[in-house]
Amino acid sequence: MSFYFGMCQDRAMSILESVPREQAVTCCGLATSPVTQADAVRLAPVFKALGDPVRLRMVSMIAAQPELCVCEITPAFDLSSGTISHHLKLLREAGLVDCERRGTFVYYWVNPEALGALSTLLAVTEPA
Amino acid sequence: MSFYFGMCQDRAMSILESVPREQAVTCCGLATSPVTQADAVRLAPVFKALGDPVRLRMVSMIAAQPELCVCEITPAFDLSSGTISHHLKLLREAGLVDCERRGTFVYYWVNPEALGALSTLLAVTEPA
DNA sequence: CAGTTGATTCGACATCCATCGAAGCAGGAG
DNA sequence: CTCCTGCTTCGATGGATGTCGAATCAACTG
Repeated sequence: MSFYFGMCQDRAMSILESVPREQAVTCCGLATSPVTQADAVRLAPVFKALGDPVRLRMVSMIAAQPELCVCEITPAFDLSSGTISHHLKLLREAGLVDCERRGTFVYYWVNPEALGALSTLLAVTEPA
Repeated sequence: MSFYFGMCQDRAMSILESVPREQAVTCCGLATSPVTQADAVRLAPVFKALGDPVRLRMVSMIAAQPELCVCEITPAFDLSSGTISHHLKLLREAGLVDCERRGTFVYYWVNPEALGALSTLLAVTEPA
């Protein structure tokens, strides 16, 4: 049995994309529509994915380019390639990035909708 | 020796506030100005603070009100008061909320600048 | 003063997480 | 086919994290 098939296929119903729009969580800001228990459970892992210095830089690097090869990401960090892969996987599972293999190389790009949704969520419109 | 003095006093040079503006990290978006190693180390803990369902809901609850007493936050969660305090402390240390004791009660409110900075950081303007 | 209530801190514990090194897979090149 | 390289996955490990319950502190009340 292959353990290898799930790589770029797990676009993983991107936690964010799976949030029903009528819940307003992704379109109205933290303060105006309080995050429910269920939404918090969906959204927290996305923030957690950004909650590591390595992954935050990765997202930033990838976001600055239309797409970026793993072979260009790896040398920017003093980490083993296994660890790099691990972080990229977490970012994928969070729905923040997506990837595609082309020949020997694997290219990553950001999911703008995911970042945008978080941005909107945090854009507080002060109450009272 | 008192271990108790640092409660609301550690407004903690709010990681975000300590980011020099000329670095442009907090005002121009992830993609347009890649996050440096140092910035990532400062910013990641803030995202990490939001990376827990309990804390995410807490921030949301607090953000929805001008201010909120701990005694109103606690019953919303099925957690001991010690755990509630722990989470609130992390949010304080991340610079996301601030608090003040008034008599017996302690009131929390969000730091809009911190949330706004994160929001701006994630507001991607697509490259290329 | 002693007693009560709200909130934080401490100590302990189970779980999770970042990391490495090694092993395995995918796709070319010879 | 056999190598070789890029990337991922696995297994193990030290350190961080969420949780509770108990102890402590702060402030008010009687």
